[in-house]
Amino acid sequence: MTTDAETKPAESARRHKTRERLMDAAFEVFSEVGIHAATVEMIAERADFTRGAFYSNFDTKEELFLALAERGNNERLALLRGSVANIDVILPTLLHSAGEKLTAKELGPIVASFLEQQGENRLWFLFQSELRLLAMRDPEVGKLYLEQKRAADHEFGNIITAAFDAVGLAPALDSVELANVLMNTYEAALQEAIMRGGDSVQEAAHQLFMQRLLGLIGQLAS
Amino acid sequence: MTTDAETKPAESARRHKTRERLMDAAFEVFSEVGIHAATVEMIAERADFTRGAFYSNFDTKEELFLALAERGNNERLALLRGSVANIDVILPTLLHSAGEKLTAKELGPIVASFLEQQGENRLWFLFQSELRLLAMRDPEVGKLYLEQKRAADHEFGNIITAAFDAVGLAPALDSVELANVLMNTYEAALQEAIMRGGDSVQEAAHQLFMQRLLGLIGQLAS
DNA sequence: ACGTTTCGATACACCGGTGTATCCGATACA
DNA sequence: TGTATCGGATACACCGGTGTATCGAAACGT
Repeated sequence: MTTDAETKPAESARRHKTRERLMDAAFEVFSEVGIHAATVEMIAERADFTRGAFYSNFDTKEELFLALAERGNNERLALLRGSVANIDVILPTLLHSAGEKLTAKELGPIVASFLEQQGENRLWFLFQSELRLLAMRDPEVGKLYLEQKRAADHEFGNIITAAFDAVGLAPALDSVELANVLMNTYEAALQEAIMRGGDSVQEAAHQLFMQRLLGLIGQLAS
Repeated sequence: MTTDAETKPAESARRHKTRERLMDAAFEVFSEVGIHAATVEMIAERADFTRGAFYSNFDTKEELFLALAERGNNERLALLRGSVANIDVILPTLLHSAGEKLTAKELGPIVASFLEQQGENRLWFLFQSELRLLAMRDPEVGKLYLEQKRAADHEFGNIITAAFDAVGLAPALDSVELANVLMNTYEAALQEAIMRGGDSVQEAAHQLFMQRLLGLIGQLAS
């Protein structure tokens, strides 16, 4: 206790590595079979460790799951924030077919590109679904989830606003609400694509998403 | 084997009753804690039986879950079909503020009323979420789920079409896609309401749904 | 090179849930 | 009323996963 700052033992590099490996493995296992079906053994084994390593690093499966949820969302959020930061250079590329009015034709790819950028979507979405379920049952987790969601919605709203701006349109009332609807629609498409199976789930989801977006706007704008 | 029709032993009334009780109990338990966390004991106990009764009526937990999914979806679909059948008498009530153009103000309550009509939404939605997760992992279940969804989407599309018709608007291209987006939006609202907790989840979800719908249409129509 | 510490492996005791084999009471039918 | 059958209760053997206590080896400082 020479200094106050070293209350944390500043985990060794070695320990940190195995923690990471365990978390990566856990992410896969959780995504594939769910929290409950996942066993400590499965996780340890996939990381090429034994259960001993697990219990040396985490107290419970649930703790690991939550740590994982937080890590994942931080990564995701960082990605989104990065996009917002240099939105000026990203958007023009996506708006090459710059019409005077922002229609689904433009809006779709923009939204999709930001929603699709986060790595392997299938596993992440499965994990996310698992988390959501937990969040609906456990108020503690629910609170956490909603906070994270709030942050993500905000960033996504910024992107939407920027997109409208770029074509000289008033962003109008609430871009966050719009962002929400778009994300829901995309996620539903992703879900359906996953169920249909086959490879390139990503692409299938993209198709479905665009289709619904067009249908939606076609209906309401007529 | 006197007749072909009696391959089914035509389960006794008594047996049927306990099966129903077990299914009702299972629905609650599954919804509350999930498929995996649910134990046969919990289910039997809630139905005021012992595990013996369960194993006498079902082979596995999973079998029961799927039976439950099918029963639920049939009920839900029947409800929806009923609505479609006498849509002419239902719609006018909801369209009392009959404008010349169908806007969110009219569309929202209509959609909401049909989505909300299916009993206790919280439990059903939790159950549904559980089923979805299963459907994304098990191709067999996935196929089943998509078929059920397809049917529901179709009926819901009919309702949307009727609503547009009622105010003398061309239903335009694809009402099923629109139905899809609306359902997704509503379900996301319901999900959020559940996480926020508090009673009258129904009402909270309704609020959120209308809010997003208005935001959405406001954005795109401007 | 040597002692120390840290980290993961191994072994074991424990528990909860499953599924089955058997039993007993109620109901139906003559 | 007596008998056969059906349906659910009870008891038990079994297994998979958990968590802990102990051990051994590799990394680190000196």
